[in-house]
Amino acid sequence: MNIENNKVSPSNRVGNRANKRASNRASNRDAILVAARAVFAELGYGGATVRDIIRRTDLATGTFYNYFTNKEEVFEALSNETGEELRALLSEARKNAGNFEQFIEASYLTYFTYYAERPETYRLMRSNRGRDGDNSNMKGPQVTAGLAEMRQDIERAMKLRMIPQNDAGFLTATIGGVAFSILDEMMERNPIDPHHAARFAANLFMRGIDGAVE
Amino acid sequence: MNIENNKVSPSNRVGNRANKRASNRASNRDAILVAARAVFAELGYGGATVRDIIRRTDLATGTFYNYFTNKEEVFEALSNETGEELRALLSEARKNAGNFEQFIEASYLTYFTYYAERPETYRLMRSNRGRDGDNSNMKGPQVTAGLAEMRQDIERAMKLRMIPQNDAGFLTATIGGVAFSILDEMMERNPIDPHHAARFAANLFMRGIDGAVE
Amino acid sequence: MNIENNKVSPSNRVGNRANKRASNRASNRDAILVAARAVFAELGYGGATVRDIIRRTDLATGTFYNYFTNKEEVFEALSNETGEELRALLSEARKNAGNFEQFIEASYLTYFTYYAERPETYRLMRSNRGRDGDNSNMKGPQVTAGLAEMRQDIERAMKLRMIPQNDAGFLTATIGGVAFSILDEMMERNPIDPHHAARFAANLFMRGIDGAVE
Amino acid sequence: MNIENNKVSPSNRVGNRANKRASNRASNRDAILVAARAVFAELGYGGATVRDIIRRTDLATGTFYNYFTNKEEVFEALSNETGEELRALLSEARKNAGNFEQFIEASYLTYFTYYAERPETYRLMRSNRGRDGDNSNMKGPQVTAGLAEMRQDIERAMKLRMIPQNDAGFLTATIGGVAFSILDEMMERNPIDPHHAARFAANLFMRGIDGAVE
DNA sequence: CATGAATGAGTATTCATTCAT
DNA sequence: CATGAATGAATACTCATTCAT
Repeated sequence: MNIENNKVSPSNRVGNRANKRASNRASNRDAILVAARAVFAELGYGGATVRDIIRRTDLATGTFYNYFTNKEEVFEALSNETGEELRALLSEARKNAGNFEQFIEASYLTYFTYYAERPETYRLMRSNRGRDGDNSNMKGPQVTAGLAEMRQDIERAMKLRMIPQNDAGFLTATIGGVAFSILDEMMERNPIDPHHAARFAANLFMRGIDGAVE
Repeated sequence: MNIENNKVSPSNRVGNRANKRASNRASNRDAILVAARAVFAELGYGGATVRDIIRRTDLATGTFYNYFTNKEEVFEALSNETGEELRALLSEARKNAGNFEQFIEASYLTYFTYYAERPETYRLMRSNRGRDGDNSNMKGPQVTAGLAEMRQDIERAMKLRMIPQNDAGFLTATIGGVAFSILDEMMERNPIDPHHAARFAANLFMRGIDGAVE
Repeated sequence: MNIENNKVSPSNRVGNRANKRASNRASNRDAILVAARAVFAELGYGGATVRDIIRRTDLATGTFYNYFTNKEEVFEALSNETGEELRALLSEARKNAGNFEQFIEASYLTYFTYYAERPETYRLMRSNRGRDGDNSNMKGPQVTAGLAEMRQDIERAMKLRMIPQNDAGFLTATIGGVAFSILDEMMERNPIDPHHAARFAANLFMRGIDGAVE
Repeated sequence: MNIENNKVSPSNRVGNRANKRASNRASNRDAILVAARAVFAELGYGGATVRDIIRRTDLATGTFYNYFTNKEEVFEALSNETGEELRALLSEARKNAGNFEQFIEASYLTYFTYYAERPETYRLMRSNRGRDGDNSNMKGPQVTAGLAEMRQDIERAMKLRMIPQNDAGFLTATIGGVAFSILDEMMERNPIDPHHAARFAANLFMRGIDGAVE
């Protein structure tokens, strides 16, 4: 028998299948999501197949289609999950911010901490960029939404004269770009230090390289 | 005639083949590259297939394999082409820079202008990020190389006290992140204005949001 | 309708599909084996393709891969089937042999009769010899195993002084070689006469050309 | 550049090509035969491709077709070469045989010695058996011809009462079968001893296991 | 005659998706 | 709802063969 071909003969599985079925019955959807997150993180969105996902599950092929219509849809669900968690955390962080700079630093810190604690989700998110055919927006809906909120915050801050008048679109883009690139750099370091990263990002954003003193 | 057995006898083809052979001989590789660029831009790297590429060509399937061994290799060739052009332009731009700020602005301007003038190449480059399995480095070799050079420039500038001592890794990442995000934002605007984008990016990088005045 | 785009909508197929599924479910593997035997017999192992096999079936391409992973594997299954049948028959025949000569003749007779009754299997077996890359052992595992058993029998007979001391390796090889060559000659005759062939082979082996009297 | 893809760029070859061309001009056919023998021995007939053959040569693809029309034809040429050499040696050996038994032993000795001295040719010959589609005669034309001659010799011997009347077809087949199987066994031994093999084969053929005393 | 780029039919294999049970 | 065998379009890649040079 082949090592790679880790099919389990049907009869072997019957025993634990019964249990699994009972316990999962309400949560097959979750089982699929968990498997999918791992698979996307490992293989990337493009490289992953629906078969890879269900293989990591005790479920049958067809069952997948009772919950999702295709790979895209699972990915979306996963993204939304992340997006909602992140959005909630971010809006929580904002509440406690006294001024714009604190608001920015808190946002970065929340964002960096979130992924520092969830490396698999980090890899999942990375596997998003450049999805087949979805070239128009490489960021995924939840990122787009998050940045839209950010833009409103920035425009409000400008209106309230908390920060100088400026190109809000570019500023928003910059926040996102800095967040992505610093995140990538941070995740490759050891130890991973979200506080350092957040301070750097916020300082740089607020004062440029002069402010980003170590 | 039988549909399944639709072999075409060699002699049937001679007429138009003669021309094709003569005219393409030296430029089939180019024809493939041109087609590949368009296909990648349209479908993304992951979504594109070798068949898609040759279909956009009047070459036969096998001809593709006379020039490249797979999709990856065409992509690499395309990337290298872009990377080399860009590197040449950037090093040219640097020569004329009087100080660090001018160096940064010139770099951004060169980069933004390059893609502003080559929208298809821009879309091609975007389709790079997140290549299957190549999760470890989403940026492609030429971007990595470009950033490595940039990092050396930054470290040199820090050593010469042209800029404050700082976290060179984060600074380099930031330059890249800002470049990507501003580029994306710029390309969606109409008209596309590389000068504005470069000034914004350079100002922000040098002085933070205070400096990034419109 | 377009020839290239001849997708059949699923619903079109339901009618005859239902039957096929029900009737074949347990026997698709068999259907493939039957087809494979015929194809190998006709085209030889090297000349046969997986497509040839499934084409002889009313199954879909992919179905083949639900049962076997490639051509090699079907062939092995077929060979083992033959090998096991033959081994069983041979060991049965041996039991009834009173002395070494009877043992040899019974073996030959069993062997010749087996193929005389299964001409297609005979052609299948012939298509084995000289499999690509498997140059080291042209005989296939089951033949090798059969000859190994035979060798033990010979060595035992020599130890018991039932036959003269001799080069057991050469003797075993000879039994195989005589079996093959006489089988080939026998199968080309009409009528096919396994008894005559077995008597000839056994006599020759026991007494040389003097013994092999007609 | 790829290690596996050991194409040599055209310009690199120009130098030695000129020489090669001059020296080979009359013997390209031979160069192909030499390469083909090695390739068939290594990959087996089925596994070898025309490309494999010419790749082992300094010649261009198309040149192959100036000398042979396909793989089959080279193989045939190679076989005939061997067949003719062998036939010549055998008829030489026969001349010196005083009686039938000496004739048989001399034949075996010649045959075994021939392959003992040409292991590559031996492997080539083995790669013959079971050629695609050529199931009807697994032995190749030269073997068939050799055996036909042998059959005439046997029939003549029977007519002259040098040996008992018998089934000439079976006897001839037996000679071939014993030759093949003893050859295979002999080639796996170390040292390879054609004299021992020939004596064994001849004795066995003449007197059966009683005669085949060590 | 030699060359080697071009050809395109052919092969193995994968995988999303359906559907009878 | 769950199952998983069946499906067949689609893909990457090979290779014998042709033919303009």
